[in-house]
Amino acid sequence: MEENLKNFKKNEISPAIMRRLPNYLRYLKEKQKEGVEIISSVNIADDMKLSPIQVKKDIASSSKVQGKPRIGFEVDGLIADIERVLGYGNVNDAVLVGAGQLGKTLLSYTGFENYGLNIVAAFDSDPAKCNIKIKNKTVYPVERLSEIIKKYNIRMGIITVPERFAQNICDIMVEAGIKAIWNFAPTHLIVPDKVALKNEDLAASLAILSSQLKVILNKQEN
Amino acid sequence: MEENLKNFKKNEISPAIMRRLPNYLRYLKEKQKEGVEIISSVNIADDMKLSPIQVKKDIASSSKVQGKPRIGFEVDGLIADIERVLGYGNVNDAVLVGAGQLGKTLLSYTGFENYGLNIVAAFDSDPAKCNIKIKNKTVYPVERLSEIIKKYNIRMGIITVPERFAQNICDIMVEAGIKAIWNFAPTHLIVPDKVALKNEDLAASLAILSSQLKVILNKQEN
DNA sequence: AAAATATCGATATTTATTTATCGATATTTA
DNA sequence: TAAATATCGATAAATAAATATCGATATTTT
Repeated sequence: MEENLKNFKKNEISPAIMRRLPNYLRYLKEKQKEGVEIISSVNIADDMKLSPIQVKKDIASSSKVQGKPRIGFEVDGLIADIERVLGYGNVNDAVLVGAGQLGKTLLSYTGFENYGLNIVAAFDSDPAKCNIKIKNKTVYPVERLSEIIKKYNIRMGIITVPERFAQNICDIMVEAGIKAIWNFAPTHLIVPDKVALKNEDLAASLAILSSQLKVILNKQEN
Repeated sequence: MEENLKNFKKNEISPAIMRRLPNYLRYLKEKQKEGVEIISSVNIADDMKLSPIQVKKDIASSSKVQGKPRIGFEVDGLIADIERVLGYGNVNDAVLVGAGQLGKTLLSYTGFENYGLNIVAAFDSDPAKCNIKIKNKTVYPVERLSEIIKKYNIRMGIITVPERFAQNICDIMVEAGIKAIWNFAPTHLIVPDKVALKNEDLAASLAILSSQLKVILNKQEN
């Protein structure tokens, strides 16, 4: 009675693969738009600067599409499977706290819907920023944060406040029932074990890129 | 004649450790601000939700600070060493293309100076956005991009244009001599091998967080 | 239609990363 | 001041991830 699911065991996808899946998805959708219907691991690997073996393994563990030797994989099938693994189509309502420059940028960003993010309300401590609408979303005074999280049973919170306020906002969110926090404040937050935390650290990305640049420039000197 | 540098061999720090270093740095600076002068691996591990063994190993390979049994490591020394590894103090001049919402946010972001990013000029294709200053930085028409990169010998480029323009901007940058590209457009860019590319994919982060949230919520149902 | 070739899936190997162990040592406690 | 204890550095073991190998198969070439 065993299903024909190859390595597709128990939805257990490693973190390393999970990090690459969004890249595959973006790449495959571009190819789809170009009219490509079948693509091989070698092709993907060349374009994405990965090894073909890695691409094959990643596909095997995140999709049940069968590749054909000498031909490749069906693009539509890969896209559908990767989207499912990434939770495309799920909807997560979220609140955002901190309607400053960065907060407004996230509120305006249109790329999130596909990943199921639905920011239902924003909050700010500055009365001057409250009770206005940004991209159709109302900014409430931060005093109402807990109330609204509870009322709408919201599970995800986005923090875009200055770092000195971040822990306090985080605590309020956790107390009100938030289970996943996306933190853009450059600070270390303390959360209980059963709350997921993802720090978005632009400075860290920059540091990594800078060190790569240094390597490149050094090589060219030789 | 061997130097007392422990595992501190050849400046070769693994990518996995490199990714964690900015987190350590942020954490240690907070402790420093609180007046903490010595800290143990167990302490760091508890707060950062890592294992003490991993913390010890990370410190050993990125710092030459000697820990004392039963005591810990000198905070100031750790900070200094990690900053050096991350290239804190290096200065990288950069150009930014795309003075929209996200571009303006990055131009205004103050957290980058410490990591040596110095955005010297911004560019946009919309004449209405040009020749104004944002946070003291002039926005030039994109036609002048190549010229200014070459004139000031700039090596890093930041792309915050809509995805359909990203590859074109990327090509102009590469042709003009850019060696490291920080891409915020949600698209797959093709660059030569000797150019470093870092894609900043907010949707990908979100996808990972969403899948963690799903796991948490499922556990609570049981 | 047969031979050559490219890519597949599966498995094996290598490399990287994390976690565990253990003697040494600095502090704390008795 | 001696014994107990916590944390260190170093090394070893275990786990995870990336890469290599190989027979099978679908297409292309001859």
